[in-house]
Amino acid sequence: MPRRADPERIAQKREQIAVEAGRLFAAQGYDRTSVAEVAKAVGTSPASVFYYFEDKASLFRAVFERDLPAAEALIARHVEAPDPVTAILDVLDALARDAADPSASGMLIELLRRAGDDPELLAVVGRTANVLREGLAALISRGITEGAIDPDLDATETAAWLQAIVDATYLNARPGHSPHIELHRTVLGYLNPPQGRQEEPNG
Amino acid sequence: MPRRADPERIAQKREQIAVEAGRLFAAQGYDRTSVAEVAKAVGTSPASVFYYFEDKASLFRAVFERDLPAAEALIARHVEAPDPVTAILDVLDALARDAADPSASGMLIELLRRAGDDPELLAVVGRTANVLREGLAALISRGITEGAIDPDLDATETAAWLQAIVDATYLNARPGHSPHIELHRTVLGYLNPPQGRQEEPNG
DNA sequence: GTCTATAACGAGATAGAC
DNA sequence: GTCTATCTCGTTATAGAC
Repeated sequence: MPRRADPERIAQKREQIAVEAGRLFAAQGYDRTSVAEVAKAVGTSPASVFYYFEDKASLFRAVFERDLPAAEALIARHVEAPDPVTAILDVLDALARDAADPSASGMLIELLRRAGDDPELLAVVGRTANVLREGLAALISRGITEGAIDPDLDATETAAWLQAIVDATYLNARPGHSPHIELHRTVLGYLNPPQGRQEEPNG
Repeated sequence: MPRRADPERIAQKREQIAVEAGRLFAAQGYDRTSVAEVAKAVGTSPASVFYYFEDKASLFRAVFERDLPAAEALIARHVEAPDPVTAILDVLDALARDAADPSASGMLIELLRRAGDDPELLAVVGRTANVLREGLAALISRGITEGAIDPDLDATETAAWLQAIVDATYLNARPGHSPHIELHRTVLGYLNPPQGRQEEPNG
């Protein structure tokens, strides 16, 4: 016996549809997943899905709206850490954690693809990306101050580049292969002050 | 006055259609680009396009079939270079050259997306990627032998990772931003023997 | 070899009963 | 709130004239 207009129940159903849609979008892609399939997976009709979501695009966006609080929590957990370089590695590890999962890889690809067509989606993921970039940039700045990171690096540019490298680990995902070792070596090699890589500036 | 059954003319027309299709696929994506649009762009009819290509998927593949000879030539140009590390950087620079072009970035995404659905496409790009990976691995091996690259690295794994880094430059593409500086610093920091990054193995 | 015309199909979205 | 039924549109691909 469904209570009438129960807002909690509505939110629950929305969530359920979004989760099921996310699964299908990741596995098959956006265009190749019909709203009818999503409805079937959740045990309802297409019309019902359109009751909870304005259109198919907003259904896709819902999957990524869940990422923002997670990103904020991740940064909050590490921004005050004693060693900034270790904190950067921990954040990147967390971001790359799902890289081995092929469906996560598929979802990133769909995201990159749809972001060009849907400005609202771009705004949603842009907010999440900004939180991560600013958090990483703060850690990088602190690492520079403490002498652990090359002062010639621009904190924000470097943060963006590290994010791109994490994304690349998703695109290069192979089952049973964890990107952590390569990721750590890459990041440390990039951030380190240029000892050994170049000669002393003024002999 | 079209000559009848002129094979050169056929190849030319195929090429023309493939080029126009590549432009549209990169800008709009595979699913959102209809064969009718491609036909219009090339000044002909959908039926004519289907005369030159078996189906839409083979039209997409044609765009990437052109990459294999280019990859082979690129590797051949650098595999005998005197300094392997410089040669690696030159190859990666060439691969990242198009990263600033946003349509090239879009095409990479469409490729990743379609490769999961089209085994023949996967084979086509797999051949190109293998040529590049093996060429890079050969240069890495030589760099290890000559002491310029950390001997703890596996040549083939490292080559694959460098390819992923190149992909990252595409993901980080912004107008007016050249990826070369980040790319060089990343690659050199990764390949270098571990001087300065870690302590002596046995004090 | 290239066209016009259209077949065959499935998509997103809506109407209106209940 | 959720359903059945359907509308409308665009897609790939083909048939057949020329």
